[in-house]
Parts: sequence; C-alpha cells; structure tokens
Amino acid sequence: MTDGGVEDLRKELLFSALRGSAEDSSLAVAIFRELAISIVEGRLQPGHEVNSAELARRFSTSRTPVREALLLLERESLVIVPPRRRPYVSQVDMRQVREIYEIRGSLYGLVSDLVVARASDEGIDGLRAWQKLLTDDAERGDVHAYFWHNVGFRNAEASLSGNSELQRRLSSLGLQMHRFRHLSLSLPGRLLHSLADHERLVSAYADRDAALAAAVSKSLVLRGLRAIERSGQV
Amino acid sequence: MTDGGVEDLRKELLFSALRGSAEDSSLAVAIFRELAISIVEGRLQPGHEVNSAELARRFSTSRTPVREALLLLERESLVIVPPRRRPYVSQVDMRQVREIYEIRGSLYGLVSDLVVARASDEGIDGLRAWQKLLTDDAERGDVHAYFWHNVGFRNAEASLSGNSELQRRLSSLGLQMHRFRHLSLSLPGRLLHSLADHERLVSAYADRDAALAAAVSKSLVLRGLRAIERSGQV
DNA sequence: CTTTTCCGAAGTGTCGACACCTTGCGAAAA
DNA sequence: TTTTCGCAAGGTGTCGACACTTCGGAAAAG
Repeated sequence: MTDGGVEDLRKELLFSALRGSAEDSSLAVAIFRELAISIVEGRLQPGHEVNSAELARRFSTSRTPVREALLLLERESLVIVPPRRRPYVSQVDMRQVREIYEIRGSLYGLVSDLVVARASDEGIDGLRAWQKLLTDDAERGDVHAYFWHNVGFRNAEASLSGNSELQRRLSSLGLQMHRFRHLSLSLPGRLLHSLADHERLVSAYADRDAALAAAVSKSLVLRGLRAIERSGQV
Repeated sequence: MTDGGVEDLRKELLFSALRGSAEDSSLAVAIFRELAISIVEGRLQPGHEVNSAELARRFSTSRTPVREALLLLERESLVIVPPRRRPYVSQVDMRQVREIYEIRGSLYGLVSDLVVARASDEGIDGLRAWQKLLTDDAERGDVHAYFWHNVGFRNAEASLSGNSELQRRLSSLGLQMHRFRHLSLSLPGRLLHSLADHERLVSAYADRDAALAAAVSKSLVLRGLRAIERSGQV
C-alpha cells in the first residue's frame, strides 16, 4: 500500500490548511471541515446551494452551528453567503484564478527570499527529500502522489521561511486552488516541466542564490497558472 | 474645515476595508463594523475581553448576531475566539508585525509591477494627485491628514493594479496595522523620508520602470516597519 | 500561612421558535 | 397563448432558553 502514505499526507495537509488541526469538538468547526473537504475535492460543485436549513437536517443539528460553519467557509472563499439569500459554493472564474496566482507567485517569491536568508542546511536537505519523492512519482507517472508531495514541498518551504503568517495565508490560497491545480498536472509534459523547476529551485537554495530562487519560484507558480489556462477547465 | 475632507476619507477607507461597504442591514455586520473601528482606532485595547453576553447587552440584541460579528472580526485577525473561552481583542506582538510587514512589502512590490504594466497614464496622474496632497500635508506638518492621504495613495495604487483580490487582501492587512502605523509617522524625520519615497515611486511609475518601482515600494513598506520597531510601541 | 478542594456566578455552544423576506408557481388578466 | 399578480412554501435573521464549562474566590486541608 504505497498509496496509504500519500492518503495520510493528503489528510494531514488538508487539515493543517483548515485552521491548525485543533481538536475543537465544536459542531461548527466539524461541519466546516466536512464541507470544506467536499468542496475542494469537487464533490460539492461550484454554484451548488448550501442552505443552512437543509444542512442542519443533514447533520442533525440546529441551524446555529451550520450558520457559523458557513461563515468560516466564506472566510476561506469557498462559499458565498449573500445577505437574506441562500448561500452557495463559490463560483471561481478565470479572472479570479489569475489574480490569486499572481498573489501566490509574489508570496512564493518572498518565501524563497526568506528561505535563502534563514533556513538551515538541514532544512534545505529536507526540501531535497521532498524533491526526491517528486522524482520517484514522476518516474512512475503517479500524478496523484506527485500532486500531494508537491503540496508538501510547498508547505515545507513556507514553513522554512520562518514567517507563520505567510505560511497560513499561502495554505489558505492553496486550498482555494486545489480544485483546479489537480487537473492541470495531468496535462502532457506538465509534470516533467514542474519537476525540472523543482530541481532548479533546490539547487538555487543549496547555492543560497536568493535572486535565482525567487525567480524560479515565481515562474513555477506562473507555469501552474498557464497550465490551468490551457486546460480550459475554468 | 479642511479636516472635514480628511475625516470623510478616513471613514470611506475604513468602511471600504470592512467588506465592500455593502448596506447589509444585518445586525451582525453592524456590530462587526462598530467593533472593528473601535479596535483599529485603539478605543478597544489589545487583550480586552469582548464576551458575547456583555456585547449583547450593550447592543440590545441577542447573542446570536454578536457571535457572528465576533467570527467576522476573527477573520480580520482583530479578535481571537478561543473555543469555550472568552474572546478578546487580539494581542499583536512584534514578531507578528514583522511577519505581516514582510507580506505587505512583497505584495506592494507586486502592485508596483502590475501598475507599471497595466495602469493608464491617467491612472498614474491620479497617483500624482495623491502625492500632491501628501506634500501639502507634510509642509503643514499635519500628521493625521498625511496618514490618511497615504492610505488613500496605497489604496489607489492597489486599485490600479487591476487585481481586486490583491486589493482586498492588502486592505485587510492594512486594517490590522492601522493600530501601529499611526504612531510611527509621528517620529521625527519619518514624514519627510516617507514623502521622498513617494516622490521616487511616482517618478518610477511615470518612467514605467518596473524594477525601480517595485524596489522603492518594498523599501517604503520596510521603512514603515523600521519606524514601528524604533517607536517601541509593540 | 500555603495549598487544595469545592462551589456559585458568569459565559459558551446549541437548540427550537417566530417573524419577515425571497422565490417559484399557478390563477387571473390581457 | 402570453403576461402579470398574488400567494404559499421554504429559507434567513434573530431571539430567549438551557445544559455544560470555565473561572475565581471561599472554605477545608495541610
């Protein structure tokens, strides 16, 4: 069961993006998590109505915790809650994807700057370990594993930046984009390009070359955007 | 009443940062706005408890809309809502300020890139108009007016970037920092440095020099951080 | 005195109820 | 047959209530 490892990673990364994995035990947070995962994994389609009354029935609770869960989902831009109208799963258009990728590109550039400046050699070895996993996945052509190891790599990078606010905001942005990123990696050739970029990025870190690392990081993100544009899925 | 203009600007900018100025008419949003303004203007001190029961009494409502308002405040990082404990106004330490300023620096660098690439000449003239206001304020030594015209300048810049997600996120970040930025401008010499940076920034825009604009933009933010560090108010 | 235990006041999370608003459908009008 | 209007079904925002948890101080133990 080599996939078991990836599945565990998937859950861990999803939950860490969903507010610090705190065992909150409040109904609102539980409902929030359940719905968030449904949305990012595509089981709840954009535009789908999620009215609080029906959800309350489904989860056998009152509407109060459901309403709070919906507010939490809105904070992650996964749901729109218009006043006095039924909430629905947010519809993301290409313009918005482009805007978010521009932001992600800039912030990952910052991550690279900070990693070069602050990360220990051991930290960078850690990134190299992630990259090794990516290489294996690419050789096996295992897109699913590659996707989640890639998320792990980005998350490790963000963590090494030493800026926890930055890490939080990036994982929130990443969450919104999960719906699309998954598709884009299936494009022919995309995976190898991505792998080569990671290779260059890790080298730049090893050489402590901030300018190069930031440039590669940005271009890595931008290439992801191009892939989504080309896939025409949005 | 030359100050009337600045007061209007202050309200407009605060409200635009507080979720699209929608006339929501819901109690939750009204309470959210009231508390948000109290917090960023320092009337509600960091660490101050804001429990839902007392607020409900104060606003003559039930606890339901108050709880929702608190969730909205948490989204803006103005309040912490620990599970099963009393919520309180978020305590921001120097580490967090530094982290947020790093993010702001990177994102304003992106803004500058985008402004150079996309803004019309008229748009850049608009920035020049804001800068004229700043010059006047500096000559008069009017720190309060300078502060808000500065916020207006940054906001106009973000708007010219053509990336509305970016604009939203920056104004959210700005909101959190209002509490400190105000103080930092009062430091001797700070205002003139800031003014000179704005001058250089507008020139770079006029010359369509992306690299210079981004560099100045980042350094402008970083200088703000240094001022806060030096003021020792955090 | 100091430390521990216990209790009551106060606050949180959740519930079911109710008035108002929104919406889609069917009856009446054109 | 199409358009307009009105109304019932269902959803939202808000409320007051209740059980459970937290917290701080008083009483008991050391």
